[in-house]
Amino acid sequence: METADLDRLNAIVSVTHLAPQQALFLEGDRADNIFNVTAGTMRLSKMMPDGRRQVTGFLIPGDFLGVAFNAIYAYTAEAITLANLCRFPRLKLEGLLDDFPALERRLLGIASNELVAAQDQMLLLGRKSAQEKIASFIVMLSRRAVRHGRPANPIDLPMTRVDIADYLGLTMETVSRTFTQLRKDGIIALPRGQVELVNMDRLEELAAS
Amino acid sequence: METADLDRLNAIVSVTHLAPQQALFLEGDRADNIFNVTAGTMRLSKMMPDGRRQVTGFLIPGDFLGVAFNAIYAYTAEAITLANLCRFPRLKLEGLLDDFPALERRLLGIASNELVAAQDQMLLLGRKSAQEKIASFIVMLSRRAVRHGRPANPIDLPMTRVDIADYLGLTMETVSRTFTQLRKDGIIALPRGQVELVNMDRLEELAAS
DNA sequence: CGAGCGATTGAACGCTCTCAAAGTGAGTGG
DNA sequence: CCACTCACTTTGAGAGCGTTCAATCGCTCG
Repeated sequence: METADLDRLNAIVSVTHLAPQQALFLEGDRADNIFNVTAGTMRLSKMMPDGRRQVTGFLIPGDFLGVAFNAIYAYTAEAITLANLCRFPRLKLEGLLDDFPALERRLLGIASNELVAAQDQMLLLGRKSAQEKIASFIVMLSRRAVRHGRPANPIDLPMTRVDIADYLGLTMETVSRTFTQLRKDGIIALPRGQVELVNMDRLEELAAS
Repeated sequence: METADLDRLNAIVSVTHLAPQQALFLEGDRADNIFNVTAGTMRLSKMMPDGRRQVTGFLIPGDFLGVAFNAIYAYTAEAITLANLCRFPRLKLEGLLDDFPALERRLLGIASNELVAAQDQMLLLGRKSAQEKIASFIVMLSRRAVRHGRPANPIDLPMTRVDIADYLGLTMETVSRTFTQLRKDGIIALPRGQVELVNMDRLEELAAS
């Protein structure tokens, strides 16, 4: 991206800080902004009327939220840890898009990658066993850490067992039992707030795709 | 869209015909084209090494495939019925995008809508019961038919029970049993190759979101 | 009429859930 | 420094929903 573009982006951006568990926006809110995570971990989720919840993603620094060009947000976004975000007002951003097509191409690329991830998640939710889900989850976190320029191992787990369960379509108890089993099998270790990938090969076998 | 744009689109488009069960492209193929369904029903799916399959979507006339701007297709696309498609070579299309930003905006809108649908599907796969899944599926088909300018009722079901099972994260047997139960409860009727929504209100209650 | 494929139905099993209790660690106040 | 609280996690036991395995049905086509 060129300097001129960056300057105009900087002109419209503002910064947001969130405390743990604080909501950035709710499912159904008017989608007036696009955000970029600069620090912390965010949780995206959808809720059913009776309280059942599906977590659709966890975001780490570098990830975008609200890229979808719809009138309202399709999910709730909340901070898991302390978090910082850059806010881009949609109205002003759309003005920029007309002048800098590269920006729009970039957004399409982001949406495109999210779609691929969403399809992988459908396969996980629809067809994988609890053990395969947990193994896939750990491998995915490790690969993403590498993509974001962090070490592949160990991995931070700032989210609770309930969050993981709601992401993988399981219960908290099943998540806990499966972590314990993998630990007893010597495949992972579980220092507080982290996972250590002791046997990466075996973990990828268990992820089964 | 203006006439000039349409003319240039027409210049690069070609038409493809598919027989039932014929593949348009496979997961992992180089993503050289974007398609638009003009007739028939398509099935998008991902496969695990051991043969487990997740159907990620069913497409009807008016829907696009391959919009994602990645090097390779993330899923397999096959015809369920006889199908016709318009093919847009990506290389030539990208040339057009530079001249007609509206086209790119349109693609972003399509990807955006697909993302919303994908998140709904995650909620369904991760958190809904078999009955809720089937009810949601029927309601979704009916709403989509209306959006595409067709009657809301009855709905064609060109896909097999196995296809539906692989879409909803169930087995063929559970799909069959659940359809039968809804029929016995007087909520739907099942003429050959169709569903008739006898009690739409009750169906939407069962869909539970 | 017979073959074959998809759909339905039945019976038993098992993975995950539900309900319940106990364990662990961080933070707080005496 | 220690007891207490509270939230999160782990572990156990039993139940249930959906799966698995198997048989039958029904329609289409040769």
